[in-house]
Amino acid sequence: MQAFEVLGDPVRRRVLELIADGEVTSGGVCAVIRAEFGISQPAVSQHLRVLRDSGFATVRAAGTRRLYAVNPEPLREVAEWLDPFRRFWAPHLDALATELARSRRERRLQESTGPAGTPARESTGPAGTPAREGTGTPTRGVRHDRGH
Amino acid sequence: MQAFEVLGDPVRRRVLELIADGEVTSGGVCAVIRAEFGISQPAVSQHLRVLRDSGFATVRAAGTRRLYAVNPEPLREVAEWLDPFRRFWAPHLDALATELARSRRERRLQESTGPAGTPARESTGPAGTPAREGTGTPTRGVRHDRGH
DNA sequence: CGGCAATATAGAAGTTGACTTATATAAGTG
DNA sequence: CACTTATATAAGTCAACTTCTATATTGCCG
Repeated sequence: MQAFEVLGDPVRRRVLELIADGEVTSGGVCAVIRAEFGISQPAVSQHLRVLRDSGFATVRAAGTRRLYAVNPEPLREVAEWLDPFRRFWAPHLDALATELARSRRERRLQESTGPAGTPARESTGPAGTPAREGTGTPTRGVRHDRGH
Repeated sequence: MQAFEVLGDPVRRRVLELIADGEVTSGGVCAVIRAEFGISQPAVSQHLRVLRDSGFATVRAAGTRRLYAVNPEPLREVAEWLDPFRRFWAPHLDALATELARSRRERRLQESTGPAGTPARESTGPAGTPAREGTGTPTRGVRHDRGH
């Protein structure tokens, strides 16, 4: 299941919120979700499975308990897809963030190698085309990999 | 249809990318999507409808054409839900962003009202619980508003 | 070991959502 | 005005997702 689809479910989003501050047992998650959404334990377990399989969560066994934690990678990809649109609501901050990134990069470079000329940048600035790959366009040309 | 669900569909994400740089006609969008996903014109039209209805896109009539453009608001909400998780992959930048946000907010306050004590903030800082409302928990206690 | 507690899996059922084809609406064009 | 172009809507089909109940698995404990 694809990242955005995984987040399409409110229960799964809530689960991610619940495990965001650190490991939580399946039972812990289950208790809250059952209270808030009124669904059964197996239902919660399935959602946890989806989160596992899609890489949003990691599990660790502790006796008979399962400790779930967030795996940020897929969330990062989602956030990255969103990034080019940020200029719509935060045009200033976007420029500032770019500036921050630039200065940090330069600092890093100064620490390691000697200062060099601006190396082919990836045009981080605003007003750029938001077109992305990865989370974006799915296997162009191939059809019917979609929910039919 | 909820924001995250809307973005769950790859076609709709692609459409948003296509109209991100400015108005595009239905036909323009359609041509690209048909080429990339191999679906029919009505199918594309339906996706455009979903984007309209969910507030992700706006339309403007121009003769027989319909010009679509991005409406950033829902995207912003999605990005906001994601924000608390940013600390996972960008712990430094997050602190800086918070700082930037704070100073901008204070500047705004100074311009409008007189400077007042910190008004009940929503704990923007990192390490805070990512629990949110709005895009987050949906109508707690109410059940079976979910895809069954 | 027997039994309980914590989770996960299996199979069945209902609903939703994304297509498709056919058709309606409305604006240009000769 | 007839015709074509540009989009949207309607109705029907089909697969997938979510949930439930029932059951399996695995570790803990007396």
